[in-house]
Amino acid sequence: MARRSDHSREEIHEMALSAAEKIVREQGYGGLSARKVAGAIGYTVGTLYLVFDNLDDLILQVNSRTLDRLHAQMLQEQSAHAPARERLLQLGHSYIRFANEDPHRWGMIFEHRFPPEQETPAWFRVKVERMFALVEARLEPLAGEHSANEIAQAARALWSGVHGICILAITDRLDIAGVSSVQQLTQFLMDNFLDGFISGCN
Amino acid sequence: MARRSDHSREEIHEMALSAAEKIVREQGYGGLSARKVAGAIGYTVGTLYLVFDNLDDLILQVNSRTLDRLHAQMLQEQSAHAPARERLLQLGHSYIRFANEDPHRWGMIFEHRFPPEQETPAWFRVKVERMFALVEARLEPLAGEHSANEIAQAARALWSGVHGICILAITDRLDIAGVSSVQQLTQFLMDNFLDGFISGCN
DNA sequence: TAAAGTAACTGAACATCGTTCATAATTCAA
DNA sequence: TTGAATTATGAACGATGTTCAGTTACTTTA
Repeated sequence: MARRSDHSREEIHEMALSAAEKIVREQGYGGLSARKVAGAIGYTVGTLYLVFDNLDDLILQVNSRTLDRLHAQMLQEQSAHAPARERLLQLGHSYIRFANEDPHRWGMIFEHRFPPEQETPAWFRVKVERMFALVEARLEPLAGEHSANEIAQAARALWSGVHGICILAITDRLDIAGVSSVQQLTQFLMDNFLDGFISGCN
Repeated sequence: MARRSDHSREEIHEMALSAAEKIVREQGYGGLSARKVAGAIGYTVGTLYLVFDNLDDLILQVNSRTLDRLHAQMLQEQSAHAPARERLLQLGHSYIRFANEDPHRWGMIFEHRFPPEQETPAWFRVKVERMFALVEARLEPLAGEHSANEIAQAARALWSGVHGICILAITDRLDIAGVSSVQQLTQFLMDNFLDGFISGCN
């Protein structure tokens, strides 16, 4: 048996999350199991339940970290002095690149369902909002006469679109292959949408 | 024991699919199990495996029928003599209404993953293509100078966008409630995209 | 009518899953 | 040194998908 001072609670917690991330990256959501995680960190199942409420809890925390990494990468890959429209496109490309580099971990954010009628945790909503905010911020300087409400709508519509392309492409529902095609399609969507939204040539 | 002439293979096949659809509608993808389906039609698990290769096979066939119903509904709800742009919007609204009326059955199309590295069945691709074709057909009269390839791209970009809104809304990732809000957001996306795509005010 | 043959169906068995909890092992305090 | 507190274990439970030897029901043959 591992000695009780080998690892603190916090260390086990961290080790389990890392191990889970590795398993998901390599084997996907379906390949994740409590016993696998426990085995990977040299403990048994029981120990996992001292540190997490249950598997859902563990998955939720993995997803939380994935959302954090995604947000960080989207921020980091922004070129600070580029025009807003270009930065908007960069956000889309970052998103797609992230999803493509680790499709299983990205996918688990959307594959995992919260237990029946236990509503989405507040912090999860916050992290999603945070992403929309990123889009809104780039949209604002382009929006001209549009109201704040319209900008919020535009961010959600546009970003759902990017997400839609991404998820259909990755789960092989679109008939396109390769990151560049996906990014091309995304650019196509964004270009036309922004042309319509900005100039309002109506 | 059920007598061997009680039901033909085909009847059992049909009964199982119907029972599975009911279970999925009421309890979602996660609530589906071989024993539940078998129990619901008055047979045991073993019998199910005389009629289906495995659960994946059964799920795939349920999804196939869902795609058929979706396609039929989208076709049926088109008003034949409306302008192309309006019919395009109708397609979007049909899609959202369908997803909203039976979210679990619609959702299973996208939740279910094909077993590792067994690629998407050809007939599945066909049924997805069939849907894009519907969009392309409405897009064509609006497309002006755009090439066939650009129309195909537009259909995929636009429809991925509609799907993205739909899936994020239904899985509670957008902060909007109710069908009408979702349809409003979809209209917003389509309007701006089409403004950009059609007039090409560039 | 009796026996043999065939098709239909069963359900116990296997490995794996999430989850629990009495028990054992280890450390700490007195 | 001893007793209390902490920490980890792993067997157990009820699910899951899947298989397949065995039983039952029906059909054909003699």
